Amino acid sequence: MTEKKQDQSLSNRTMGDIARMAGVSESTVSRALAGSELVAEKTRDRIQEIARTSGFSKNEQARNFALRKTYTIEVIFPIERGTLQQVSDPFFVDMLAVLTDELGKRGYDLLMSRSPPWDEERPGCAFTGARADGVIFVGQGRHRSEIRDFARLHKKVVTWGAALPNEDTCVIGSDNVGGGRRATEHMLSLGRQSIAFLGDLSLPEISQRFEGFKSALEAAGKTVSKDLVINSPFDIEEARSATHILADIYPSFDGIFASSDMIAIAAIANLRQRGLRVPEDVSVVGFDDIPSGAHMSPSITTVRQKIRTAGKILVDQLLAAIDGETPTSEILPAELVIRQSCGSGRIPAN
Amino acid sequence: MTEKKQDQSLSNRTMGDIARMAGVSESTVSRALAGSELVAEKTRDRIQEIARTSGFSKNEQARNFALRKTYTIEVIFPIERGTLQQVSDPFFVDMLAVLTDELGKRGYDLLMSRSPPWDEERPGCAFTGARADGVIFVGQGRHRSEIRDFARLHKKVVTWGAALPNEDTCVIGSDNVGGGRRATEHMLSLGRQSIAFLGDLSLPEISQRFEGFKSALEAAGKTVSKDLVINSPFDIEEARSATHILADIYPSFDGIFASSDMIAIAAIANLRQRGLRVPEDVSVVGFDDIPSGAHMSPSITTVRQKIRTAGKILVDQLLAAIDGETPTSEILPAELVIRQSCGSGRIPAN
DNA sequence: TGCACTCTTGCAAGCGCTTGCATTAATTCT
DNA sequence: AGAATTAATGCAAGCGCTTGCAAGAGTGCA
Repeated sequence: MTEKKQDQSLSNRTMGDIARMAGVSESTVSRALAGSELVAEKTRDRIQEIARTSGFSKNEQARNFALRKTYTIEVIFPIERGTLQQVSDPFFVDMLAVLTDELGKRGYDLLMSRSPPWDEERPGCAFTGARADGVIFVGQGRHRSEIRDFARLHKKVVTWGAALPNEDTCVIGSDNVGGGRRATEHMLSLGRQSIAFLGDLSLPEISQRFEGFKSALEAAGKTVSKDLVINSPFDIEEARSATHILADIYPSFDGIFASSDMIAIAAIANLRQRGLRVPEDVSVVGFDDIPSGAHMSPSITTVRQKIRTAGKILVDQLLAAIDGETPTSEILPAELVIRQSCGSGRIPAN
Repeated sequence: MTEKKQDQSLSNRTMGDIARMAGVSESTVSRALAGSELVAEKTRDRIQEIARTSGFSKNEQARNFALRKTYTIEVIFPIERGTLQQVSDPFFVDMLAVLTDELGKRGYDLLMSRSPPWDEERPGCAFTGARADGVIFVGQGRHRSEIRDFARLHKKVVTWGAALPNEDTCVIGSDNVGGGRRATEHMLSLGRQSIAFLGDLSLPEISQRFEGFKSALEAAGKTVSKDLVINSPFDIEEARSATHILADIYPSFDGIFASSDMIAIAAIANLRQRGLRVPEDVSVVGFDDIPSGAHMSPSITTVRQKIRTAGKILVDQLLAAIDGETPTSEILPAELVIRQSCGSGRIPAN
């Protein structure tokens, strides 16, 4: 009883069937359903009516195949091998949501694939397999060069991440350097003396934020202390243990620039656990502006990434590339959003 | 200069090309590349070698078309019309991530579409259009009956949500009733006298949680007070304004059962804003167990949904359905995770 | 009435791959 | 050595749709 059945029971009528019902040829049906002016209005209406009442739905797989299009875009999160679970950072999710919306508006679907094209162990990149018309990389991870090679080779690729000056490939990203600088400057302006940095410097976006961090310190006549640069992954659990060390070395610092809001949350949790107060004892500034950041206590001061704008641009540029144009990179402003975790306006006790 | 180019410049070789290079027929190439025993090992190796070195990649669109398969599953979040932004609740995201993983393991891709099949205004359900082999609904939203109709009609559909007794369609979900009951019982056991409920009762999952809430109260000889049942959407911003009313009526309650962690976060933010303490003045219990819940202050007591298990089962059942078997519904245990926001073990002051 | 048109419609090829069946080549058996 | 197998390959149809081109049917005009 376990043999596979081919019971595509219903509504797998083809255009041929409709043609037969309408007493016309298949091509006429095709044109009628496409609303072509070529077929007489009367016939067109009749055919459409028949199609509707008989519950016909066009086989888009076949259609797309004939047109050599797919109307789907592959979205890849170039995270490390393993589960996608790791991207549960709300930032990525929001980006995904925005992309789905923007692509949808333009008639495209979004295909999440599980592996980047250079992943040897797993088969099938939907894009090279012609199952997608283009690809969007969300973040560069540790694969900046692979992405660049891939993009150079295949065109029809845009990536969200850190744009470098001599980039010949389309990358859209926030002004990470500026954001990092402003975040740091803000804490300095509040009188914070020594500020720690939390983040994974092997990721280009993060290293840009560090860049800004560093330049702000230097502009203030300070230097970056090795001890205060802590490597921390995006994942909140791991971030929490990674930043554990921080609380140990208090009071060698009185401010933290966390390279993502999730990391900021982890850091705050850590400090709290050790009895330190945020922002009284330590200022914390995050990055991203995730939705819940405003509702925590303390609410998180952060650098906002204009993610909806970003999604729109990514999609626009990619579709332009698909149309044969050359997409252009862009850097989006990253604005400082001041809330409670930095202790704004309050002079720290010590 | 803006005419579209067809510059699929490279690597769009077809099997015919490879066949020519190898001096064999197209069918032999097809079989060789599929690793068929039908073709001599020697030829097979030679063909594979040629394919590899010439950078050939099989056109999966064509392949799938020929096979009448797509190896992609459509995932639909039946949220209200508008942007997908609304699903930025980490719970949905985590579900999405798990589904991507699980589908990936089994060789399927995940297609996010923006509109449910019954959305008139927007064309194209990938599934009915034969661009997907099956569909997973994540949550039922306000569309339980549409989903059921759709599933009955098309088979090859599974949904995450609230299973009702006489369900003839495959739905996998948490034990919402039990979870709601345990959450409430716990607060009662801590001595809380009057507990509010926050959530959108028009959603089946939530109404089940309310069911549990109610039964716990009744078992304790209490009744549900209308004033303490507040309608709140999932979105954190909206939830915050929706729950605003609560703080006003304190101290008519001393506990809150929030039907999702995001709502719990919003509620806590609200109470705090009015100078109320959690858990000292008010106990709060959430639902979902989102990753950041453990790292907030207070950390959130919640009902954990076994989302990874859920994803696995959803995929298993759907693929079974695709194989012609009959998928079976299942209810997953929902476990209470006690943290700080309920004030566990502490007797409330008043 | 006949010719040149314009409208509608149909024919058939083609998209790149898979696969049942026929064909040929190699092998084994009597 | 010839017949009967078996192994390796090729032929051609087909998946459901689109579309260039040809053909048929009206229409207007001389």
